[in-house]
Amino acid sequence: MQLIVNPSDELPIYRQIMRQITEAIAGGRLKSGDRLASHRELSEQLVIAPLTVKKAYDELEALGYIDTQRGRGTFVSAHLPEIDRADQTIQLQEAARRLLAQAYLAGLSLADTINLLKTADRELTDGPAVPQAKESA
Amino acid sequence: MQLIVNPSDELPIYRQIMRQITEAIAGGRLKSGDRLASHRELSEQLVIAPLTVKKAYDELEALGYIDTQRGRGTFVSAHLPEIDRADQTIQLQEAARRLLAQAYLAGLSLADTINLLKTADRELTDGPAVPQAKESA
Amino acid sequence: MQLIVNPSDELPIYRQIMRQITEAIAGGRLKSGDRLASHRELSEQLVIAPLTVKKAYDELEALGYIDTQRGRGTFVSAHLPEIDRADQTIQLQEAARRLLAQAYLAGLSLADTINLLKTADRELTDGPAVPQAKESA
Amino acid sequence: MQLIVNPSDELPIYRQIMRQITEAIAGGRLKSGDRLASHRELSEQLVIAPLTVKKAYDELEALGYIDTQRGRGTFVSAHLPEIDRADQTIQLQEAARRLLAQAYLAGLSLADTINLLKTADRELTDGPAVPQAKESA
DNA sequence: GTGGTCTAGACCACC
DNA sequence: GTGGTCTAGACCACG
Repeated sequence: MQLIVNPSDELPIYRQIMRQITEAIAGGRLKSGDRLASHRELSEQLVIAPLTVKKAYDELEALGYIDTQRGRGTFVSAHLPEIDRADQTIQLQEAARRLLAQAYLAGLSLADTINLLKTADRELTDGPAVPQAKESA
Repeated sequence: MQLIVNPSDELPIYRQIMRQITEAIAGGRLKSGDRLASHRELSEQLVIAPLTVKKAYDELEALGYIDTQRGRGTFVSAHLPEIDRADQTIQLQEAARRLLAQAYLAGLSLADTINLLKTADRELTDGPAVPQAKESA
Repeated sequence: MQLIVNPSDELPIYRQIMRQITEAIAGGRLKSGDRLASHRELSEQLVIAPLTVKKAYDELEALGYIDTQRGRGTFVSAHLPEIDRADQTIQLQEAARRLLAQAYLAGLSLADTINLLKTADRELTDGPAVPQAKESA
Repeated sequence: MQLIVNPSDELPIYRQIMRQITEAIAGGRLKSGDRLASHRELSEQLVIAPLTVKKAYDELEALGYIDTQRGRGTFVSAHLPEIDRADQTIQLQEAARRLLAQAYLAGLSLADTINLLKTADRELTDGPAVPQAKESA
């Protein structure tokens, strides 16, 4: 599992890490029980402070995505969280609206945007083609 | 043009304003040449500091969405920015991937997510049904 | 003498007018005794408030470039001002430095920039080829 | 990197800061990757409000000259902006025309003005001899 | 420590 | 009235 981090990105580094891990879970590239790299390993790999990685893991654990077992390591949670549907749906609906607004400003149509989603579906399961880029404004 | 702002939202207030204005442009509710409320006026309406509105306007101007004329007011730009297509497409593709990842984590399918987009299309042109909510990570 | 004004320009409108008139004098297209358009005429031509034109004329008169004769009109001054050399030279030296800095940032060389000046020399006497554009930042 | 600011100058303080930094980049005294003083630090040095410095930095970032990294500092951009050549050339050509018009009004010749540029070239790489002066109209 | 945001209030220039 | 600038001080999030 290769992560990439961009310190100039508007999104905090620990959130970039969280996002990549949750996306990997969503895409099925990480499964319940899979072991994650330790803080130390990951922080060396990404050339960032170990505390930053720890914060990402802590938050992911609080959200129920991963479990830390002292002395053994960190693993993708056996029972992934079932998020409150009502709340989640509102958030997703808004995220969809934002995506579409961006697309319209760029001159794309609804159909174009749907195609983006279909491409995204392939990317998610294979891992991103293009590593990581700037958070859109 | 009715804006709504939520100070406890994770997204900064000036960004909430920016987003609502760009979405209004994307949805066709604001057109080139339309006059925006002055930053003082809007700040009273929203019960926030004038500088906060001004910051939103400044950034929108830097991005090319609006034009300000000293002593006269602020207007939707006559020539809306044509952003670099290549760069734009990458950003949109990533935004699509993030949306889909969120949706999958919530248990939705690709088809469900496409339906979200279709609903968003209606919202964009009419104005958002639900005012404003938290920025999802 | 055709003037052009851009309300979106950072430079105030009255200053845009002042600049174009002084440039015309510098280039020899306006000579001592030449008659300028009246406030009224010019404000109609440019579609701006008469007060704005008046302010430009007032300032030019205060600087000694033009003379207003009540009931007769406004004329290019018979004795154009001789500006304080010492002060003027410092200002020019700085203006030159700013021009060169801009040019360097754009990738031009000193020689390129000198060529710009030579072209400008021709433009000044003939009137600008390209009407008027944004004040550079 | 020593900056100097003049609050009574017609040019806003934040612009004076912007100009000095871009000129330092143009003259090669600041290079990609160099770290700038934090806006707090600089504001103490210059005895102005931190927000004023921040505004200068924000604008420079929007223009692509510098990058900020939360918690780490502000750096000269690794990829300095390559501005649209066509547009840039028009702006430079106008700036040259304005400089020359000023020079002519002061009684200088084309040759004199070219010499000003040559002097400016030396100043730019060494840092300005004369600190800062009034924006000429 | 860094940058990011927000406030309340001031003064100026322009139209 | 409009936008443009600046201040002094506050609180937060990040690394």
